[in-house]
Parts: sequence; structure tokens; C-alpha cells
Amino acid sequence: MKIASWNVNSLNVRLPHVLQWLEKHPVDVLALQELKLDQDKFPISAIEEAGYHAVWFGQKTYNGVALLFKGEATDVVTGIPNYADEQRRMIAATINGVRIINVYCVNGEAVDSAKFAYKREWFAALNAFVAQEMQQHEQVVLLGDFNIAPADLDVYDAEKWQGKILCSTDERHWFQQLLALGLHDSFRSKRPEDVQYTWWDYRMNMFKRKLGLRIDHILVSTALKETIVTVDVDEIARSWERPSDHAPITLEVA
DNA sequence: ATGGCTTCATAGTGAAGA
Repeated sequence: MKIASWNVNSLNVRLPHVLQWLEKHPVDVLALQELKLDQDKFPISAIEEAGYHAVWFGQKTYNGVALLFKGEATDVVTGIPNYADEQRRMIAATINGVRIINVYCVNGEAVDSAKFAYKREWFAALNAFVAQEMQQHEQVVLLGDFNIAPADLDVYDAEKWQGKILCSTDERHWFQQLLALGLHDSFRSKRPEDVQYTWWDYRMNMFKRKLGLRIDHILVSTALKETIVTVDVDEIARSWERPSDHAPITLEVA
């Protein structure tokens, strides 16, 4: 089974990219973040023509998440339960017996900002939800854009980013708290030493200069960790014309 | 450089992303 995640930074702009990518990478599940389109504007026809079903939680201008899949999705949850959130950042479903939780985590802007307080509160709510899900499901995948680089190895210039948004001690602690629920960073557990980024700033030719951050992740429960075959970031999609600033990441489990 | 680039939005000395 292949499960992928991609922050597309507007599905309106990136639909051709998504369709082209799926043609080359016919994964079983593709989790999308930052749709930036309203619930009734989701391009379901084009996605069905490509051979996929979908569930989505869309929002005008910002946020928005979706799951594209070949099988069947049950027990769909949109938005973190018991957490009032104006921003649509989470969709979960059970697909092929695997509980898939797709998240577009809060950016946070700067560590002293009001948005950082929202990020803190949002991660606490996510943690409580995932803890519940872990009790009900053996095979759990928590994936998406976490907006956290877990370690200095995941940052092109750790000294410059030290304590900054995406790299602060608080954020890394929230990431560890998710792992403490019994999840594993699939990329890092499979490739402990590799320098591999998933996001490169549009500005200053950061992609061409190979200067990025690893902030998109696929976390898996212990039962799934044992069956990991590969974890790959597709930098080719980042090199396409008018690309998203994030690259897709794909997990294959036996 | 509180920058850069890209998106969506509006027509802003823009807002937000990461």
C-alpha cells in the first residue's frame, strides 16, 4: 500500500500537477493540504476521471484538506472533534483498514505572535484527538504539513533558524508529544542520516540552491512501522513549471 | 532587509504563507 502527502498551495492552480503526478505515481491514498478552495469548488469530476474517489474539507482562500483514494473511505471525520476551529485543517478516514489522519498544521508566523498561541492550542487539540484514535485503531497514519522541522538535520541552516518559527524548542516538543502517543517518523526511522527537505521558499532560488526544510511528515503507528518498505520525497514535482513550494512525500508499506 | 516569491484577494501604506 502506498500513501502520499502533498501541500499543493491551491488546488485550483495545482490540479494539473496533481493529475500528472497521480498518473506517474498511482498511490492508494493521496492526502492534500492547502486546497484554498471552497467546499463546493472541489474538482471532484476531474479526480474521478483519474480513477480516484475523494473526501474533502474545503475553505475559501485558505486552508482546506482532502483525501484521494482508490478504495473505500469510512468513518470520515472533518475538523478536530471538540475543538472549535474556524480554519479547516484536518480530515480523517479509514481506508483499506488504515486510519488516515490528514493535517495542515498551523504555521504560527513567529514565536511571539498570536498565531503561535493558536499553533500551540491547535497542536494540543490534535494530540488529544490522535490519542483517542490510537486507542481505537491499530494501523494509524498521521500525515501532512506539520510546519515543524523536527531536528537541526532537517534545516538547511540550523544556526540561522535556531529558535525561529518551524524550528523552536516548543514546536519540536509538540512534535515529540505526537510521537509519544506511539507514532514514528517514517522518513527518519527508515533514513536516519539523510538530509532531505520537503519545502523550499519560492524566494531567492532556494530550491535550485538546495536550501529547504523538512516540515511535511508521515507518522505511523508501531504496527505499520514494521512494514515500511520505502519513504521518498519527490523533488521532481518541485522542479515542474509553476510548482507548489512543497514536494510530495510517499510511504510504501507491505 | 519587517526583503525576496506566490496565492487569493481587492484595488490597501494588501494579507498570509513558511
